[in-house]
Amino acid sequence: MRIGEVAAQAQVNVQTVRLYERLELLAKPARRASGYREYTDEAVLSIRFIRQAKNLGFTLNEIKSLLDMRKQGSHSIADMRAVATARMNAIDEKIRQLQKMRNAIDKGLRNCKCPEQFPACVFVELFEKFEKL
Amino acid sequence: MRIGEVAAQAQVNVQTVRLYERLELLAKPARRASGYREYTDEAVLSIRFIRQAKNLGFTLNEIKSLLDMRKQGSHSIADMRAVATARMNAIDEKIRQLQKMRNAIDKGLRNCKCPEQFPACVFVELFEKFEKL
DNA sequence: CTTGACTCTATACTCCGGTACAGGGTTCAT
DNA sequence: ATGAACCCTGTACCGGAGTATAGAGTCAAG
Repeated sequence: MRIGEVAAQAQVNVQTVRLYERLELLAKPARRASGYREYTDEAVLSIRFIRQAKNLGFTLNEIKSLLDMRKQGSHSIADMRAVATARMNAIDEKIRQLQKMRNAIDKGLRNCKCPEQFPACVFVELFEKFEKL
Repeated sequence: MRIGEVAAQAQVNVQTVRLYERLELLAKPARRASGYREYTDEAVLSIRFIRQAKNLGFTLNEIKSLLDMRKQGSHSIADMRAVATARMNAIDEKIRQLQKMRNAIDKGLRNCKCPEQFPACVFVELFEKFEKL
């Protein structure tokens, strides 16, 4: 299979496939005499793996770690769980932070009495009263 | 006040002050004969405004919009509320998305039976079963 | 009057994850 | 054997929000 076919099956851009190869997320494929990359079906699975991990919020670096661990064999399963747990905790932290933000904006909007001075409106309340979330 | 003093008082980098000026978030200050920027206290307040809006999740572009609206006068208060509301909704959406991610990872970790095949461990479950969050 | 801290502009670089282009070579069906 | 569609490498660019560096000029204290 050539790169265009792989990209189509995995639903990504051709450049993205080459990027993942360069970042060592994707094994270097065989090459034809012409220099063309020649892939097997496994490449499509690998790319889907990467995309799905991305959808779960893993960064490409984390995904590389996971793939490297997998190469090490089954004894690194605990390490992989650790990466997943760390990512989950980071997501939780991000959620907490965003909830603080949304609540501060919400409160500012509801309490606004729009005094006509700098900075103005919602933002006087918001930025003076809730300076430290 | 020179730029270093302003930056120190607002707790940002000197470069950041110049960046904000270039992005038109911050009014161009007076200049000495030497070319040095000469600021008043208001600049410190402006920068704090920007930082606090940033802490609430506004992008610099949104902040620029807010500042521009403020220059228009009080009739644009409704517009400012609209920007704040839009930002709040975007934050809510982001929170929902992150909650899906964290739940999928959590489920994967808890259900994991670690079959020794590609991709491995948590991720077999995770990426095959929860392909579409 | 010199020295060290500060400032000026312009440019480049960082991270993150791609995406686009230029200027070539290849494949394949007609 | 020719033209469209594909592929190659290398490089540059996007957005977002800065940070760093180079090379020059300025300010103020000793």
